[in-house]
Amino acid sequence: MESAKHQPSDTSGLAASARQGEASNAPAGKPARGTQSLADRLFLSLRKDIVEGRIAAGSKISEPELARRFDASRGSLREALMRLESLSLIERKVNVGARVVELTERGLLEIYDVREALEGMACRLAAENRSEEDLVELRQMLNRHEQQEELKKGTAYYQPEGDFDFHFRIVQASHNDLLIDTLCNKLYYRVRMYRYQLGMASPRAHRAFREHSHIIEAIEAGDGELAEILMRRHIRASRSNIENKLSQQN
Amino acid sequence: MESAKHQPSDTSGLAASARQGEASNAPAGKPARGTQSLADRLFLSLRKDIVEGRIAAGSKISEPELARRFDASRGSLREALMRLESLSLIERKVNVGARVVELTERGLLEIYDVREALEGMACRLAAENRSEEDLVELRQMLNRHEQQEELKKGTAYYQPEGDFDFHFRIVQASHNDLLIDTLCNKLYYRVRMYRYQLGMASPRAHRAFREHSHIIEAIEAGDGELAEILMRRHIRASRSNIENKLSQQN
DNA sequence: CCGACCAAGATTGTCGACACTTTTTAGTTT
DNA sequence: AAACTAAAAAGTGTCGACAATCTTGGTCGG
Repeated sequence: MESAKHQPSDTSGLAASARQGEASNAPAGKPARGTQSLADRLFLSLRKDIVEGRIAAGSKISEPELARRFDASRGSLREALMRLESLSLIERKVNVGARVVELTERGLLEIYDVREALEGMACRLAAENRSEEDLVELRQMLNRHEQQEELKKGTAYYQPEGDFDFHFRIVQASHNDLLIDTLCNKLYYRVRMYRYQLGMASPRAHRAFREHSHIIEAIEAGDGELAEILMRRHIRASRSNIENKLSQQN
Repeated sequence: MESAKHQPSDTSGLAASARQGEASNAPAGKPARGTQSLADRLFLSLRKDIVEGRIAAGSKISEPELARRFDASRGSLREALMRLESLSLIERKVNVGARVVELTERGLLEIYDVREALEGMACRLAAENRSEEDLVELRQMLNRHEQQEELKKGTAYYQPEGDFDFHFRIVQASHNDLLIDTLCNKLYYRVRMYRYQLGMASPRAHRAFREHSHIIEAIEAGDGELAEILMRRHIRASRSNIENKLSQQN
């Protein structure tokens, strides 16, 4: 609930290796550096690896192995694993161990239903509570996306990241910290995991852009009811799109 | 996401003390008993203490002290604390420590908005996906509550627990595991904390009961749209009620 | 008298070691 | 050869100790 302000594409200032700076030879006890614990860095690094598929979905996680790999103690690693569990990125069983979650069609569709509910509400609240600054940022973002669309007309369009920006900003504008935390700090990591690994570059190109545009207009007009309806429809359309795609594959 | 079936009033089979069975003298290493780790039991016990106010909201939590009190190592206690953090029942800062969250008016109202969104969706899904068993259980519950209402006519009615039953069952009937987990295993503990400590015995007596009744009828009829609307209205009414009550106090 | 600096105490983060469980492997029996 | 049993290997849960950090109370200077 704390980090309400938070940029879309990974605030964390850590790159590949979790152990920032000089990597090795830690005699024993060399804790927190820069107001960030070792467990924090392990968590961020592992989260990235899981979301982007470098640690395969469904694979087992060995504590001793990972601890060696990161040159950390099992204790710190364990703390990171527990945080991953609270994001539902891994599952742990007592005395058995941890596994990365599986990606299932059902799981994906369930996420869409939850997003429809929460982001619909976020959109309504954004229309009611948005600050002047929110309005400026939303409009700027839309212009930026429009330019990108002009440029890459016909191609994959709008990287998934563009879509992420959009949803992220609107949720921020709701000014409901619980909602922001639930979506941006919890659910979206799983959403990204599905996007990365099932590689869903939405072919809904400028249709999605037009929908985004209308939603922001409703927010600007302060029409919460309309904003919610449009957002829910937008997400449901995306869900239908995926649903068709999946049923074709099988 | 696992324990989808789960009874309202605390499934956990542990009573006051976290250390079940013989309490003391653990030489070193006497782990898991009954497929439940020590950290698990500490977590459940502390969660209860926080929700019911035996550990005051806003108070600081000392790891060494609690560890002594429960006769456990700091490591196991730490694991329990991290789980509490993921429920947003405590907040931790690096190198500073943990505090029980504060109960604020704003926080309570934020929860209502999220519940309106999620439970509205749960209700819609329940109407669409409910099994025969769900229908039987929902109807039985309603009858049980009606009897209780007849009995205690005029008094506080319907303990908050009755209301909890209701919302719990409907969420279960949605058959969306993510939704069930988010509400029943995460959000509801904070809701209970507010109820216990701000002592909100809803004076909305049989009005609430009638609303519950209509919602279940919509679910029985398979009318998802109506079910969602009624649930959202029900929660919003409850929110308004609290809002008035709070503004009167100040 | 108030604010800044400093030292002692308490608290948190991290680590390595040990106990108990689960899984794997080797051996024996039917 | 397949299946059951038993031992060993690997893995997880728990603990106590140590190092770094934060907090508290006191002291000094303005």
